[in-house]
Amino acid sequence: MTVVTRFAPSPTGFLHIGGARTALFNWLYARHHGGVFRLRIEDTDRQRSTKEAIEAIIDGLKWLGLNWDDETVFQFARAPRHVEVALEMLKQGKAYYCYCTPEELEEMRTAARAAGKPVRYDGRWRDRDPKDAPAGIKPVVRLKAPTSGETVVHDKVQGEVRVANEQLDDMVLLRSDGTPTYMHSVVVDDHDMGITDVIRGDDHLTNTFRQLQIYEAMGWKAPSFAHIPLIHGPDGAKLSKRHGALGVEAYREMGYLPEALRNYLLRLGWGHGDDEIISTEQAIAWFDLDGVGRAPSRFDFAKLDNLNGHYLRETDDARLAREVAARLGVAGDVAIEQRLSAGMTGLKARAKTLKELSENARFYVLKRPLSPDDKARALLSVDAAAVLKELRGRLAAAPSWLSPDLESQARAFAEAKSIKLGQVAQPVRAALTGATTSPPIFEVMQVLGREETLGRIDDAIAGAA
RNA sequence: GUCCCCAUCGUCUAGAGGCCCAGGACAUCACCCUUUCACGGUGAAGACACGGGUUCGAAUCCCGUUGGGGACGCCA
Repeated sequence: MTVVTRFAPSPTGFLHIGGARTALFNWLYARHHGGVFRLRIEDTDRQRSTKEAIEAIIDGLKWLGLNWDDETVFQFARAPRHVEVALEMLKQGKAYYCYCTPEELEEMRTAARAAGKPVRYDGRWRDRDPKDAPAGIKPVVRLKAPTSGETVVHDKVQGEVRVANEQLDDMVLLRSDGTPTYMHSVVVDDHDMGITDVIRGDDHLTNTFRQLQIYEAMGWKAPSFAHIPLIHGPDGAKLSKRHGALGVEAYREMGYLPEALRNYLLRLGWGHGDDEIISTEQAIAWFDLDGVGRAPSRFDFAKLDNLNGHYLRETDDARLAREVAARLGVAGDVAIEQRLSAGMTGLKARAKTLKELSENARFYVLKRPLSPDDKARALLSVDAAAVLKELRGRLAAAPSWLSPDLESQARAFAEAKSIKLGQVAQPVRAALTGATTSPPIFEVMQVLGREETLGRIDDAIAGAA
């Protein structure tokens, strides 16, 4: 049987990092088994669902490279089918009308909690004659769930988990306004969409027992389940939207590469021996649910940074130059993009994110004259200016403008003057970049070209005090 | 309160009874490389939550304790 997985976010916010990982695992599992990965937008909460959120989720998935198959299913549009199934259950005696008021239910809960009993609906309308229905109250439809025995989930990550049916109550299938509840819609949709494997956050584990009872009542074959642990924040507290969890677009803005985020998310809660850098091809070949751990893991930016740095260094210079140009507001400037691309070798070893890379690259984009920062200014003393002036003459006459040749020139110059190379290189760095740290300075000279280099040195000499 | 799940270095993990006085990666520290800062290289420090069992032998199995997490809605 072909594997069919799905990612089913509710569009009430952005695609947060936990959701992204759930989507990744579903995608990987489907691709690994040559199956189908589907997307279902659970937009049944009309109050909180927004068009912006739907777009953010779709953009996020696309950015991460998690392509889905078949058409996207919108849950709200399927409400009539959900109602139809609930009515069928009613007809078969698998469900019943309940006329309890919210106040009654609240009393029940308070009493149960006080008595140390499980908090659940007591089933008071379960076998009552509908003729007893109080006038003017619209009923909900509840599942007639088994009252004895136990329900068992054979979970691919959590193992066999069982719960006594007394712990579960008769859940609401249809609200008093006739709309289906989430719990019910999910089951009908997963069944109708032919989902074979439900992979989701383990906050849904206990929901699974109830959902299983719906499958049971309808005589449907249940999919297999895999509940993956949630991601926690660095402090161990849960990483939820309420606690500042970020959407993937925030990671994008911070300058993380999708391939780095994918690799990071994969390794969070999943392992394949000692492998750390895992390409998408390898991930598809290796991914399996039994490699998924059962304990929640903490999100660690330091490791993400490290991974991102690695992928940054592997990324094509031209692509990086375009990203940087866009971030520095000079997108489309061909000359500048070429300069950035040429400077990428030295630049990309020094950055963890595109944001950092862009900041470090800014000096390549700046127009003369530069405004050196305080530390650079301190380097540009009158003495240093004298050194620069002499060096400038030598450079102006240099037969080659290639980095190794420029370095030879500078070394010969330093030697002739009996000073250390650093005493030459640092003022040049300050002059060319306006900072005290930068890529190798002779590489910078080559990338900047003779004219720009000499111009910046002249500016520095003129500005020295 | 009731039920369910979890527990190896600071973090992510390897480990499915002897290969483990526990391996890798990130982070940290030191050294090397070096014109700066990085990258890279070498090395150091760093964990089986606790207590009982079972066994010739336990990080691995069982029980309990403690500590985390999740669920208990006419939200999803």
